[in-house]
Amino acid sequence: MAAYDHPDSATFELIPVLRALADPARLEIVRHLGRVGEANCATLIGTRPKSSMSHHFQVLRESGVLRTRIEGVQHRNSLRLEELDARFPGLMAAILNAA
Amino acid sequence: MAAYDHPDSATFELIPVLRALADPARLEIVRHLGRVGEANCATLIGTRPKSSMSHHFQVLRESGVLRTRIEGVQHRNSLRLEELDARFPGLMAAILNAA
DNA sequence: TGCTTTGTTCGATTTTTATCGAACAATATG
DNA sequence: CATATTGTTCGATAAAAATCGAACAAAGCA
Repeated sequence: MAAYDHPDSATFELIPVLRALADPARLEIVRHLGRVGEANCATLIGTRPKSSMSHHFQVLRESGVLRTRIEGVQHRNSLRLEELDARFPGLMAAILNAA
Repeated sequence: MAAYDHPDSATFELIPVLRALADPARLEIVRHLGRVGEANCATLIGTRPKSSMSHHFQVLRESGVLRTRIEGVQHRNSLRLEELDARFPGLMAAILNAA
C-alpha cells in the first residue's frame, strides 16, 4: 500500500476540521488517540464494520486531524496536535478537555 | 411572538455545538456576533433567503451557541459565551480567534 | 383599520453524509 | 504457495441537512 497523502498544515480549514470532529464515531476516535497517542484502525473499531471506520479515518485524515503511518499491515494513526494548535490555537485542547 | 426557549447550559452537548459551528453561513453569523455583540437576524442575512437564515439561527439556538431576545419586531441574537466557556473551556475562543 | 417590517413555519426538493456488505490489495507467516 | 491479517474501494441504500418559495404571525405605525 502506498503512503497516504496528508494536507499541509498551512491548508487546514476550520470548517472541515469542525465537521470531522462533529460526529460521534470520529470524536471517539479522536479522544482515544488523545489518550493513547497512537493506535491502528483495528483497535479503534468498536461495533461498526471496517468499511464505515475506513470512511471516518479518511474524513479525519483529509481535514488534517490525524496522520496515518503505514507499518507493515497496520495503519497507525495519531493526532496532528502541534500542527492543529499552530493553526487553530486552543481548539484541540478544548475538544480533548471537554466533558 | 412568544419567547424562545433556550437549552440550559448544563445540557449543552459538544457534538451539536460542533455541528452548529461547522457550516459556512452559521460560522459567519457566529463570527459577526463575536465582533458586534448583538444583532438582529436581518442584519446578518447576506444573500440567502430569510427561511434559510431562520433555519440556521434555530440550529445555533438549539445547540446553545446563541440566545435570541425578542424586542418588538426584531429578534436580537447574541453568543452565549460565558455559558459556553464554562462548559467547553476555550472552545469559543479558539473558534473566534481562528484565522 | 390597513400597511410595513421582521422573522417563522410549512412543504417539497436537492445535496450531503453515513452505513455496510462484498470484493479487492498489500503484507506477513506457516 | 496458501492462508491469515489489516484495511481500502466500490456500489447501493438510507438517513440527515440544507435550500428556498409561499403562506403565515406578531408588532408597530400611519
